[in-house]
Amino acid sequence: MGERSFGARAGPMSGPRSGRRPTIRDVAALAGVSVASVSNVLGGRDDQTSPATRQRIDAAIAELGFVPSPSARQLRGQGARSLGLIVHSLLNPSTVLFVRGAEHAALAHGHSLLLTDLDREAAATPAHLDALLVGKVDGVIVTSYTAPDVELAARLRQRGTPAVAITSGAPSADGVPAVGIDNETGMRAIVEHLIGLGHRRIAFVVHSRASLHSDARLAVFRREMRRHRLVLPDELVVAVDVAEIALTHDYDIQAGRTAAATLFALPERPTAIVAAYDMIAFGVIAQARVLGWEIPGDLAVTGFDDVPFASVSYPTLTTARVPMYQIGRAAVEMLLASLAGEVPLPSVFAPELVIRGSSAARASSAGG
Amino acid sequence: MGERSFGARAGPMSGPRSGRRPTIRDVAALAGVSVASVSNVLGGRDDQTSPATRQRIDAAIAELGFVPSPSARQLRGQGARSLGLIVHSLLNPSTVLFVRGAEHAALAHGHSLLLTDLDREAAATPAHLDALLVGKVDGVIVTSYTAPDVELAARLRQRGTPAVAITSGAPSADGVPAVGIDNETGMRAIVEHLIGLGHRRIAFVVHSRASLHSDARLAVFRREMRRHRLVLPDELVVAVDVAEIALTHDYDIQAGRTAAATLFALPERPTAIVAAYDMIAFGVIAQARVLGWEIPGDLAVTGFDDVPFASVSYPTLTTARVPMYQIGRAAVEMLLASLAGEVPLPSVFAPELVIRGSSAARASSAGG
DNA sequence: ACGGAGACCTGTAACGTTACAGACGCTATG
DNA sequence: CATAGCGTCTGTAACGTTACAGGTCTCCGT
Repeated sequence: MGERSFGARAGPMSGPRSGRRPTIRDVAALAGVSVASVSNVLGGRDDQTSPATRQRIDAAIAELGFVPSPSARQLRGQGARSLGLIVHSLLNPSTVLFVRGAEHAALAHGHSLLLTDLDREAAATPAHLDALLVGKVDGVIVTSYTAPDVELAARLRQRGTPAVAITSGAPSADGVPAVGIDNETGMRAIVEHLIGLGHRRIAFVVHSRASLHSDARLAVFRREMRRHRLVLPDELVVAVDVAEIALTHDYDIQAGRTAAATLFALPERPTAIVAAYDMIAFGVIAQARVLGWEIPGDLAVTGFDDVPFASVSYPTLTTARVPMYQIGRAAVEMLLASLAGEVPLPSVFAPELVIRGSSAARASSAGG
Repeated sequence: MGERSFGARAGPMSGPRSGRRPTIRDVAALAGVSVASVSNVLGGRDDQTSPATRQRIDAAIAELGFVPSPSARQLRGQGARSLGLIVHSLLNPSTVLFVRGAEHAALAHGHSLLLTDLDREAAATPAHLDALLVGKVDGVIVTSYTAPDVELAARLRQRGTPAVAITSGAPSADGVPAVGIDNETGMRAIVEHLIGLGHRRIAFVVHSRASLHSDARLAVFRREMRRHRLVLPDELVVAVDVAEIALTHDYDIQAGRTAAATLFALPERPTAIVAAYDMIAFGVIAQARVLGWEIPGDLAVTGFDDVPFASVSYPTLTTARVPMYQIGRAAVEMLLASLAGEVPLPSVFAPELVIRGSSAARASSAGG
C-alpha cells in the first residue's frame, strides 16, 4: 500500500503537526491566509473571497487531504449532517427498500444515516434511544408510527429534534410532518378483487404487535366486508403473537404459519386469506403447503407491499404494491425541508393492486 | 403544537437558560458543584466523588433531563460512540442478519450504528465515504472485503480509524482485524452432498460483481470438482452481470434467473446448480419453474447462507448455514476490543450443511 | 487631498466537554 | 504545633469550527 503518509513531506517549512489529522489551522497556514477565510470557502460563502485566494485554499485542502471535523461543526451550531432512521424489522424487504430510498436521498444531500431497528426485546427504552440519538442527528424519521412511536416523536420534538413520520392515509394534524401510505385504496382493491373472484368467506391475518398500517388495513378490510354485506366472524380475524423472538428468524413468516394453522383447524375454513403484508402471506402459503392445500386452487392468499420476492415465489403473490423506495426518499426530502425551515407539503402514496398467481376464482368445493 | 418547552418551570430559582438543551454547566449550577465534578461522575470516575455529592449530581441530571453532547465529547478526544457499518446489498436477508447482530452488540455497549449500503451506481466514491464517515465514527466494519473494500479499509486506517473486516477463511496477515467465514468447509459439504446424490454435471452461478466470499466459494467448488475427477466446462460457470440496477428490485434474484436461462439453453444441461448464495438460488429456482422444470426432480439447486426464507420457499432450499447474526456480533466486539487497545483474537465461523427439498438424487433421464 | 464605498481579509469569542494541575480541609503523626 | 497525606473538590486550557465585528486596502467622485 504505497501511499504517502501525512507527515511524509514535513521538510524545511514548518509543516502540519505530523501524525495528526490536519485542522483548518493547518490549511490556513499552508495557504497563507486566516482560518476565517478557509472557513468561508468551506462554508460556500466564497462571494467574500477572491478567486486567487480561493484557489490557494483549495490547493492547500487538497494537499493536506483535509476533512472538516463534524463534531466541531456541530458543536458550533451547524447541523450534524446525519439523520436518524428508526425502523421496525429490517427482515422485511419492504423496510429495506424504504431504508435504501432514504439512504440514497440522504447521500444526495451529503447526510449520513443512523439506523436503529426497534425490533428487539425490551432494550429499546426511551432512555436508550435518547442516548443513541440525542445530539448525534439533526432529525429523525420514524416509520410505522405506533403508539410508542408517537410518544417518541413527541419527545424528540420536545428536545428540539425535528421528526418525520410515516402515517396511514393523509398525515394527521398533530404537527408532525409525515408522508402517508394510502392503505385504504390498497386494501379496498384487494377485497374487491377477491369478492370479484367469488370469495365470500375471507380471513384476515396480522401480527399482534400491530403497526399503524396493519391496523388501518384491518379496519378497511372490516368496513369493506360490511359494505359488501359479507359476514366476518371473529375467528376469521387472527392476530398472532409470536412471543419468543428468535433473533435470527423471521417472525413475520412464523406468524403467518401459525395463523394459517389456526385457520385450517376451523370447522368452516376460509376460501381466501388476506395477510396484512407480504411476509405474513409467505408464511400462510408455506403452512398451507405443509398441510397439503393447493394455492390458489383450495385457497387464495393476498399480501401487501409487493416485496421483490413476491414476483418469484411459488405461487407468485397477489398483493398491493407500496412504493417504499420512493416513500423513503420522500421522507428524507421532507425532513431536510423542515430542517431548512420550510414547511414541507404532505404527500401520500397510493398502493396499486398487482394480481399474480396466489389468487384465483373460489374453489367450488369449499363449504359456505 | 401544545408542547411544553423546557423553560416551563423557570420560576423563582434562576433555572437553566430557557428553551435550550441543558449543559453540564446547568447541572453543576443546580447541584451546587463545579462542572469538573459533574464531568467526573458522567465519566464514571466517581472514586473521586463523595456519595453525597454524587447523589446531588445524579438528581440534578435527572431533573434537567440532561444528555451529554456527543459532539463536545468527541471534540475533546473521547470517542464518538458510534460505529460505521459498510455493507453490500441490504436486500439480501443474510446481510440484514449481520446488521442486526452488529446492532445488538453495538447497542449493548452504548454505541450507535452508521449504516452505509455500497449498493449504488457510482456514488460511492472514496470522497463520499470520507465525507460520511471521517470524524463521525470511532471505527468501521467492512463486509465482503472486495478489492475496493481493501483500499477503503486501508485509507480508513491511515486516517487513524480502526477497521474490522469480514474475510473468507482465516483472517489475512495484513493487520486488519477480521472475523472469517470458512467458505471452504461449507462449499465442500455442498459439493460432496451433490456428488453423493449422483450428480456429475454440476454448474456454478454467481453475480459478476463478485464478493470475496463468492470468489472463495467458486475456487473451492473448482477444486472439489477436480478432486473428484469431474469435468467442469467453462460454460457451466456462469457469472451474470446485471448491468442496469433497478433500485427497487433484487438483482441477485434477477442474476439467478438470467443465469438459469443461460444454463437451460445449453445443449447438455447440468443436473445440479450450485448458487454462490441463497438469493441467487431463488432466482434459479424461479426461472426453472417458468421453463417447466421440476425441482429437485429435473434439477437440484443449492444455496449458501441459509436466509430465513430458505426454510419456507418452495421447494425448501438446501444450503450451507452461515451464522450471520453471530458474525455481526463478533465483528462489533472485535472492533470495540481494538478500539480499547486490545489485540482481538481472530475468530472463524464454519457453515453447516442444511439439506432440504431442493436437492435430491440425480434424475435418471438427464444426459451425461 | 479627502471622504466614502466596496471588496477582501482577519482576530477572536463562543459552542460543551474533559484532563490536568492544583487547592482546600481534614486527620494522623512526629 | 508544624507537616504530611489523603479524600474531595475546582479553575481553566484545550479540542476544531463558525459568526461577528471590524480592519485594510483600492478606487472613484468631488
